[in-house]
Amino acid sequence: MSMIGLVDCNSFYVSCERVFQPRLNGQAVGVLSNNDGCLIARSNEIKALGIEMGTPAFDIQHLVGQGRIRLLSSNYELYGDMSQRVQAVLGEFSSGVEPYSIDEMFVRFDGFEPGQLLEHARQLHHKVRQYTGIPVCVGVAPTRTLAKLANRAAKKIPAYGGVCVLRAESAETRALLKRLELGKLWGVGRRLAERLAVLGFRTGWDLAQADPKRIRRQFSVTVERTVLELRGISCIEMNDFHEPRQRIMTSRSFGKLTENVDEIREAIRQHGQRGAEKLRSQGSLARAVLVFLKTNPFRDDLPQYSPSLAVELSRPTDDSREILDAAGNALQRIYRRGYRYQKGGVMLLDLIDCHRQQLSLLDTSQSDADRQRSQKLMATMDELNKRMGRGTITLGTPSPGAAWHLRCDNLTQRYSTRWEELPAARAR
DNA sequence: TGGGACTAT
DNA sequence: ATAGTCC
Repeated sequence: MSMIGLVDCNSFYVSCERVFQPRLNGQAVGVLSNNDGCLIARSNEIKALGIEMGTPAFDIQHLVGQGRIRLLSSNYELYGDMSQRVQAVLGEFSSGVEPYSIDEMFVRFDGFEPGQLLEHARQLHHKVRQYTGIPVCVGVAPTRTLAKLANRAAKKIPAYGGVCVLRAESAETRALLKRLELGKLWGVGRRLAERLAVLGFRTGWDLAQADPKRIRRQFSVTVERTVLELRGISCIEMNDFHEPRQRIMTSRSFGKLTENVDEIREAIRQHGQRGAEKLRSQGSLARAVLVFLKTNPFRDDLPQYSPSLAVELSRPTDDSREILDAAGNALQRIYRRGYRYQKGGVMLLDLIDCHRQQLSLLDTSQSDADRQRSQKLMATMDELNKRMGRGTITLGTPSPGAAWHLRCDNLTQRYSTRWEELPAARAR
């Protein structure tokens, strides 16, 4: 019987910071999202203060002033590297590791006796901590949905000691499902939980008893799959991590609300270039570009407008210039005066593999020489930006004091990926 | 008051 | 085109 483990790193971003700054142990520490916007990782001490996930930074700034909490900007280079280290350790305990997010990985366990598996999972739990310094919880079950449940139990119920192995149809699984509010179940959000509650489904157990066919009719195939998974029938597969993305989005809040079209155009151009870089690094071509804008939905005193428009490219391309042209075009068509915009971004859509050359055989709009010139130029830009830092070469000149720069006031060092930022050890 | 990929409607 | 899901 094949089993699936979910390994979830505890307070991941905070834990990464603590590996290199042990003095943060025992302190109330939080890590903020990009742009220092809201709280996305909390130490237990900060949870104990009753500060919720997603709290806007400005709501808790006063506690920083009082010295009661520490807030750090997010350091994705550090977290990404630590995540890979955790994955490397997992690889020694599993026949297959599937990263699900930066701090969660599914791992396959094949050919274990039930008794062995618990011991194996406990070893994995211990070794990840020992080798990487990152504390994790481990949940194991026959399906990913139940592994999520097991992981939650491992995290919340101290008696499990951070490791919980569940079998389908066991009394233990049933007890946990009965205690699980539907909104906390993987794949069921607040809205869906409300709709299910109307029909009398309140707990995970209720949903596990539902008729899958009926659920499919009244909701969707994804909810039907959840029902089957709750019963121990595995039917949710992970997207292979190595598969190229099917769409690429680059977006950011403008540092302040703005209606200045020049400022917005500059931000959109920036996103278009960044998106094109991502596109080339995964070896894809885009056939369409979508631009979106958004006003601040929390400002109900202001008029709201969230337009988006997709425009087709004349041919599949990864050339930043063609993508920027299309993006500029789309922006011009959706921009309306009289709104204060909060955020904007660019999505690259309908991606295809750049080696699928048969399209270009039919494409007479561009000669081979042109195409080669484009590729060479883009490759040179990418190489320089990679080596000398992002933004070394850009198309057009970004104004230095633009409103949409990234805010990150409390950024720590990239201890594990940059020679210049290695931590120093001193003898006492 | 985040950013990104995906799915559903 | 827009809204909702997850992290």
